Amino acid sequence: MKEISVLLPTPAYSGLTGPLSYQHTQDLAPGTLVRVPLGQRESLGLVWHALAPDHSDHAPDKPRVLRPVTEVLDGLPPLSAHWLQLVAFAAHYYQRALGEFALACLPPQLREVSQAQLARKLKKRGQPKDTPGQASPSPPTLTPEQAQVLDRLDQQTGPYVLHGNTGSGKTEVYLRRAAEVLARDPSAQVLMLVPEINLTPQLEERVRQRFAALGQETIVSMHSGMTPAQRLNSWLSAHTGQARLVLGTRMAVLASIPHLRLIVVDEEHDPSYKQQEGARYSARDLAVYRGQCEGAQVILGSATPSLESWHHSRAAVAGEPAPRYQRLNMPSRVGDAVLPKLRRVDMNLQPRQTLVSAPLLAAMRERLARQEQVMLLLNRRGYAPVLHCASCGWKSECPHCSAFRVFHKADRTLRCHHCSLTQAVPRACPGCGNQDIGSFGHGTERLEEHLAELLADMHRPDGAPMRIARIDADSTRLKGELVRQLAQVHDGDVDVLVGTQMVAKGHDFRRVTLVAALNPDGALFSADFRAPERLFALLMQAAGRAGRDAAMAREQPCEMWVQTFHPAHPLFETLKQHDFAAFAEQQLSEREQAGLPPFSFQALVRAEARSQAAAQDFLNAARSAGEAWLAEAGMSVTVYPAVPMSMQRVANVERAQMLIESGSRRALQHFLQSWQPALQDARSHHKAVLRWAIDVDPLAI
DNA sequence: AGCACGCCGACT
DNA sequence: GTCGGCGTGCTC
Repeated sequence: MKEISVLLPTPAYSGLTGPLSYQHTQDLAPGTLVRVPLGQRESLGLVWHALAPDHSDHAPDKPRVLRPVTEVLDGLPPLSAHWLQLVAFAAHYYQRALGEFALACLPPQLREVSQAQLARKLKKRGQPKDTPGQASPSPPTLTPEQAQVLDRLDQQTGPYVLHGNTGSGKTEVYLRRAAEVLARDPSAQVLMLVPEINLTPQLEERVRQRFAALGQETIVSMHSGMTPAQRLNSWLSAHTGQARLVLGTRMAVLASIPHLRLIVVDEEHDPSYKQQEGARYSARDLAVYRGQCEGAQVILGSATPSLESWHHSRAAVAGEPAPRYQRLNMPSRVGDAVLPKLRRVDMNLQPRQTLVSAPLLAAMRERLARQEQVMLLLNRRGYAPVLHCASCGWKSECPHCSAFRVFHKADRTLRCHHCSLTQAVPRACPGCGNQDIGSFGHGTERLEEHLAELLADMHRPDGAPMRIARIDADSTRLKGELVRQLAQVHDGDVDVLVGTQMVAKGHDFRRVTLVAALNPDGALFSADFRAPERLFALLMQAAGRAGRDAAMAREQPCEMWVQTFHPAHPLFETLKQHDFAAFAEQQLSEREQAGLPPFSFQALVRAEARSQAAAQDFLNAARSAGEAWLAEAGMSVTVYPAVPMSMQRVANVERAQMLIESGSRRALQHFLQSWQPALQDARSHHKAVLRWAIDVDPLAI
């Protein structure tokens, strides 16, 4: 009988942190999937070591009786050593129990499927059914920039930051590089990540076209929108090596891809790469780690790279270590397309409460008269963000959250965007009975309505009124709606597109020649130090939506409009020059002076409780324990006092958080690791706390 | 987490 | 007299 140590989905607070020991008739290779008894139930497990190390907490004089492994899923090749290393690193870095994290990376259906079912599934896929298909269409001619970049990619593994403006042909570079990697090694696999589930279909379409010759089963997608069965199938294809191209959202970075040779992270700056629940990992950062340990090339592509990536790819300075990433630039747009010109409207000179300023409206009408499309961005859903009674001062506060409920005119409801509480709009003020309740501010619904009035006198060539479409989380709630609405825009059935930031991401609108951000000022002076970075990326990306049609752009230069009370703000100055580098340098120097990331490293502990005091007490107790440990260890890590979160109350739960900061990533990691028991302990003494979680490298504070 | 055991209210 | 509420405790 051999002793086998097995990882199981046991969370940290269960007290079972490490792997558990079982016995089996023979050694099992690490990475083998097994089914083992755990208390009264049975669970899927993953063999960690063939020989478990001694458990020092158990006295050697009374030998423990190990329970036997129930079943070995030996139809499946074991997970590779590289994959185990990736998972171990991620669990450690993001402060999660190893077993919990590892098992969460496997497709959920694998837990239910029996050995026999699995064997059948694997046998079926052993024989590919369709003949390797049609010849792939010949790819477009490369621009000199693309050719040069591909040349560089061929010389070293990277990791690379590919800084390419929207329209510069980054995707073509990804496809070419993938083709080269796949051609060179008949078993090689490629992983391509996109930030959002909505972007996977268009990527998949493009990849399927280009790699048609490889056959249908060699391309798989992985994202949370797939059915459990589809997910299992994709995962098995990747794991067995049948899939040569794996496309997906952040979860795909943790898939088993044994012959991984290239990882592309498209729009690498996008915050969606950071998981916000459970294990809060950054798929971009894990991609870099994974590439390094598996010898796969990593390409981080963006028109507006994250300041972390940009910083790590700064040109080497004498006396400093070489940059961690290599930077590649593709400044020009493909064809003759030029970047849109930035126009600012000084809202100080406009009447108060103006939503669409006169100069912007005039420019829009001019475009529309030429049958061009216009896109307006307003980052607020609904009709008006708050209702208000002028006589008693009542406001539409949410009874369960520290937020106002938003007025949705379409269904005459007041909706809380945080807890989803939805109620009919009151006929009279709930405070004083006044019949006349007013609304404050503007949302996309109201903008849509307002535009219909502003453009009432204009007509399409066929005499019909101008068509205004709104795309936001409300209008696309139903499955397939987003695709349908985007198609309408593409087909020219829409003249003005109104939307939240979701329309700015990745979708090509070839006939859009004017894009406007109506009210972006909020991010200029935000408490969140990353707000300007996000705004710049959003505006740059939005501008990139315009003028993708080169012929059209030649005739009529495209424009990006910004309505602002701060037209001279440096952010807009650099945006006007399309000078991301200048913006990044300015932001980085501010961050360096303030000691903010990427010049320091942060983690956040968040707690939820019925009362704010309970949440803070727990955090502050953990803080005292942490500071005592730090004083002893002589380590320079700062633990700030607990504070309420900016959204202090959601669904009647009070939320507080505590920031941990250090100039050294190592020190921060070491501290968090050592602090875990104290946190568990503090939790057991503060029973009022509902939940707590650590977020390493948080994106929003 | 699951799933047990273990003691107190409204039902056939 | 039972069914069932979820409070503590354990799982190699």
